Amino acid sequence: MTLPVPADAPDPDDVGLRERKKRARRALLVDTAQRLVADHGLDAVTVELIGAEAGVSTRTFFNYFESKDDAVLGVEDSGIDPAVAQAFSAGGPSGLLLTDLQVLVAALLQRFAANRERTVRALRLMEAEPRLLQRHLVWMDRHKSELHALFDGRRPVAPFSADNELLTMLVLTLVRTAITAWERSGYHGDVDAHLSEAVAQLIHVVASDIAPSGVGPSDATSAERFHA
Amino acid sequence: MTLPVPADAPDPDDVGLRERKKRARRALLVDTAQRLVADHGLDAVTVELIGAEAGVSTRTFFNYFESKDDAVLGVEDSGIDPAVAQAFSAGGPSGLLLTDLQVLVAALLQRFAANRERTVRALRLMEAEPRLLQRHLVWMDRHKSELHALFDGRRPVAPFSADNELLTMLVLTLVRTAITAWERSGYHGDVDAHLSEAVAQLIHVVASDIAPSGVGPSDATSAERFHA
DNA sequence: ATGGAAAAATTCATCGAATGCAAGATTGAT
DNA sequence: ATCAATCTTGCATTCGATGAATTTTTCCAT
Repeated sequence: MTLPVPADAPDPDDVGLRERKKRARRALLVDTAQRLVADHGLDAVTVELIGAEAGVSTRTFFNYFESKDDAVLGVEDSGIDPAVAQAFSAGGPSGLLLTDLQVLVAALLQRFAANRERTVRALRLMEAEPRLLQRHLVWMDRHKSELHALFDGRRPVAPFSADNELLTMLVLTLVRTAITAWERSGYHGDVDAHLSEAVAQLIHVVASDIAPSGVGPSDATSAERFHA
Repeated sequence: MTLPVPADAPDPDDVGLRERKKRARRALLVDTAQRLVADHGLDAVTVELIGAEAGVSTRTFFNYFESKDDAVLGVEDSGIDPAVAQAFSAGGPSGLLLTDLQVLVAALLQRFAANRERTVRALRLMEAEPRLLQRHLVWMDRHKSELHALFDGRRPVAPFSADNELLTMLVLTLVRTAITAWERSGYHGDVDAHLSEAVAQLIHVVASDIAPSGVGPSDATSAERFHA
């Protein structure tokens, strides 16, 4: 008996005509939506209009996106890079929780900004249309269980006391801070640069409370709070 | 010339019939909405139904709330306690940023859980209806400018380097972590107890990265990272 | 290539949230 | 009692979103 290929091989790089058309259409819809919204504002642009402009029925639009806002943001449901996820769950790569969280977030941002132009356009629209910002948080919510699984995987290997919820929010904090900083820089360079800055700021906020007056490393307050 | 009372005295405790009715109706709508949603689920309950059950027209419902979800959560647009806000802006009360943030969040939670029963019901519904969770984040968004103003006020008095965005997200992190922990405890005791725990966890996450091997307060790594 | 299975697009109907407007009712001050 | 301000309501409408049934397109085996 020859090894049968699993009935539904989920080949990610399926380059059948079907898949190609689907991707092209999706991209077209995102571009169309972004252009229209940039010109006329989020509320003035109806799904019907986007569809018409892209030569697609309204109903089909909703086969591609869960909502109008999703289309405008061009949400791609890319999970976390499996390699990075694996490393994190195994207690790596550095063994230091915050440091490894940073790596995780870097991987997230990597995928998030996969298509730089589209991402920048989406972020610009987010500045103008605060309602879209909220979708950004929803996006995090979708990955919540994925993140929780990672935290639960790592806990036995490299124990830590923080709740999943706190770590998830911390991830979100880093993502948003990095992105905001990137925005402010006029989208110069890479997002990652701003991520390090975000982590540094976080450390600084906490550290300045632990060791206040710049007293230095031997301040007892640190130990007190740390081991309290 | 006698001192004329300002035309529109914004008496917060206006006990005219009008104001009393308004509050009663609002409360009734929230209670009705929560009861119905608890029984039949968020999507099965229409605004029309809530209105009918409360003896109020659909149109009036939307005079009280911006959305169905707002009614279910019973959102009260209570800002931050002015006294606490003032203290924070002035660089207090402790002068330590994180500590003072905790005070700020405590004040927020205080108002958030002003009506304990209603709040608990809202949180229970949030557990069952993830969509409501997102409103929770929108709520934060509404207060964002308020928070940013506080940060900007404090900055010159007691300088710090963190971005407004990061601090805002940190506030949100503490709020959510505290509330989640409160939920897990079966809503025992006060929310504030869990807030301290949330802060402790945050410190621990960062501190364990700064001073890894549990070496203690005199570890040089702390200073290195801190002053880098 | 060709016929048939699978997938995707379209049409059509429908629901419900949300808003604007104008007319009617209630409350508050004089 | 009166008049203005405020609140409620009914009505019409727009638009986002979903479900079901039908037609079109792509794919694959022969």
